[in-house]
Amino acid sequence: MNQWQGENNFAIFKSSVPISNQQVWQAFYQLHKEKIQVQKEKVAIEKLKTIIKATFKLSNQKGFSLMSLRDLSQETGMSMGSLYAYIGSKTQLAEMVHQFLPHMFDLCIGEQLDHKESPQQQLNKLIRGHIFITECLQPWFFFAFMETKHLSRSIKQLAKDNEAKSEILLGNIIEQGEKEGVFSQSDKFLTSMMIKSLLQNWYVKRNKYKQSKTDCESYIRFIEQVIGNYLEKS
Amino acid sequence: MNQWQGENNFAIFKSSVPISNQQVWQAFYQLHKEKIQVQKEKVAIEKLKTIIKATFKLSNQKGFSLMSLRDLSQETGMSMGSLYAYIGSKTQLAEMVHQFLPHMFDLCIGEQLDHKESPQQQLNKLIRGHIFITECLQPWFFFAFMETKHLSRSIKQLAKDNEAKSEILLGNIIEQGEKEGVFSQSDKFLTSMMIKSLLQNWYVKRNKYKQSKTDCESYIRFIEQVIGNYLEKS
DNA sequence: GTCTATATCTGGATAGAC
DNA sequence: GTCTATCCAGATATAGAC
Repeated sequence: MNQWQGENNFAIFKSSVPISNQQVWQAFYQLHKEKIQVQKEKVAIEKLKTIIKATFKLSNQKGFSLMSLRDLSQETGMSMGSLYAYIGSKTQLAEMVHQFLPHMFDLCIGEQLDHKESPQQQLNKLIRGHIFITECLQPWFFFAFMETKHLSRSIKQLAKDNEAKSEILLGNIIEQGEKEGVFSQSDKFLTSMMIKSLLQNWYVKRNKYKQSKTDCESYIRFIEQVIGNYLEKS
Repeated sequence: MNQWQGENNFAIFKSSVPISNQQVWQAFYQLHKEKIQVQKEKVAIEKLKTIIKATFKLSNQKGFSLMSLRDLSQETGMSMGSLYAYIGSKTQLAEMVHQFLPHMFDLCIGEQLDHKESPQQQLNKLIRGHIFITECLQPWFFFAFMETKHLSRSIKQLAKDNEAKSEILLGNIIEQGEKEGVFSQSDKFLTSMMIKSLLQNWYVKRNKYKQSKTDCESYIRFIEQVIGNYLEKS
């Protein structure tokens, strides 16, 4: 039985993975500890929080490359010198965010999949996991999606690998379902692409969904219905 | 009967709207004529073509705001001075591309919809039109999608209006189908969003579709099948 | 740990010769 | 119509006082 099903799915998810506000920033700090000059953990976490939030806000307005560090300095209320005690360089600032996401992803979803479950359950679980985690970290994922051009080659590669991984995962589940006879024949590539695009849409067009008062549970049910209608044998 | 159906859909589309290479650049020149200092039409069109293509290439690599006009000068083989005889300013260069798209859209799709056709036909026609036009102008749409942050307020508004328009169009068709009893009850907002996201995916993830050798006809059929399964009463 | 002041460079933009 | 040379605002980044 899917541990996240029932009326309180999202609540259960949040309480079963380390994704509270505090845990997120703690994890972010831990991941980048050695690059940060400031030693006091409590101070560092607080300032990082300020910096990243301001970065999201400004990038959202004018894009990361048009955001100057003077802008950032003003928005955070910190001086240029202070900023550099945390971020190393502007490029590194972007990369820190990018690197954090696969890290959180592994932490919250990576290990939870169980190949003994039915393909439908696996698929639903994967979809739910994706939506839930991007719901919790929406500004992070949005930033990563929009600002991919600023990455070093190695980090770009990392991002590509991660994307490929999730496509293969999807493809495998669909294939398994087909073999077991619970899914009808379909184009696995196109189907995976569609699912991914629906998942991305949730955090890319977040504002629109908010405006229309669609919550993530409704969105998940919608996806499951569409995919179900398409994949499941009638 | 849908004029674009049959085995040669895409070919027929291309021959029935002004979207040949020459016609596109001609239209682009006409739209921006008065902003361009160079008087000789033939020269102007040729150079604009060079400039825009180079802009797409470089923006693709590093993003528009990280592309310097010196980069652009090198890539086009033109001097800075020359560039400015065509583009006015870097910002205007981006805006010229953005403004062109609704223009082409109206030219190629705007007037073709016919409310007397069945909802299914209208929907298919709209989907086909979208895919076909974005197939012909893929780098343009990709650029516009990725580089929205550089626009003046007025042009941003224009883009938003256009998006809203296409959502309303979709919503209306779905609603009509529901009233006529050919579509089952559905969430019109979520359904429109899904269709739009599938349409966007075609030009945003173009490389992936190319790699997997999916042509636009297969993609259209896939979309129609998914939407059909979901919307049409069984 | 944080600030101010500053070094250094790169970008957009233009003037004026050809 | 195109090029070269140049202006100058604004960017990243750092040094050193507090």
